[in-house]
Amino acid sequence: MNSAETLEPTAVDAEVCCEPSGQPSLDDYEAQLRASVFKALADPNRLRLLSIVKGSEGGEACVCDLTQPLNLGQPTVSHHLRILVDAGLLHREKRGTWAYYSLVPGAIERTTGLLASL
Amino acid sequence: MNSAETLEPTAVDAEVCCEPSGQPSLDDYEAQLRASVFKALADPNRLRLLSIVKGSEGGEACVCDLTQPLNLGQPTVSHHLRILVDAGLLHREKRGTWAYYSLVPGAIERTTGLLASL
DNA sequence: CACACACATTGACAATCATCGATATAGCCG
DNA sequence: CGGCTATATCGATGATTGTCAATGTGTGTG
Repeated sequence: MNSAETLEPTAVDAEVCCEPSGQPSLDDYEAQLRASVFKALADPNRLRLLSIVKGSEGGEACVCDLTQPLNLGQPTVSHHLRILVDAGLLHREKRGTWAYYSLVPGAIERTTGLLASL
Repeated sequence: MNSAETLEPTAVDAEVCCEPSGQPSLDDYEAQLRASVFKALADPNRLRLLSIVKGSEGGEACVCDLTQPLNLGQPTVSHHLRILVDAGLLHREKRGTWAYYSLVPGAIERTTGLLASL
């Protein structure tokens, strides 16, 4: 395939391909960066965690408030929360024995921006 | 755990939990539904596919245009495209031998809505 | 100090997934 | 009809992931 002059606009260098529109499409690095955020959102239990934290009194919740509604073990919930923190979606603040999780301000909006600017 | 009366507002039924705010947080079904969309977005190559399709001439691209910029085999690209179609993000139209993929109108906006209404 | 509690971390395991090679389907052209 | 091309599907495989039990860490309390 792609001998010389076919009728399809087959790119020669496989980098900037075939779109004379706006952006030159996502490069591999940017795609991996954005995918890591969506990976954090790609689990129903993590979505529920975000939802519960967002709807909690004062906008924050501790782990002990989160294990029961999800019907999951405490280590599993801790694991999910860590992924959400690493993705920049949740903020963790330790007060005494408890760890309070809250939405990072603007994180949701920033994430929708990742979609809109595809 | 959850013997009888501790000091935390432990819900008795693990359904509506502990938020006297707006929504009663996501139920398991809705969470799974939304997660399936984000699962489709949780791969860098699929994000690049969406980006290339969106930026392509006429808003559509066929498989042969997509394998080279991603540096992936044709079966793999077909597989990713299927996932994006199943998620309701891409539309597939067969014309002759070619299959043309295009963004489903409003799909991106609907997806951002899944985030905003958490 | 000793104990209890809230949370994090580790190790293991089953399930899901991304990728590839091989093959199947189907439209076009000689 | 017979080959060629574009795409889809299948089977296998290595990698990632969600979950749990067990354990570690740090903080408050008797």
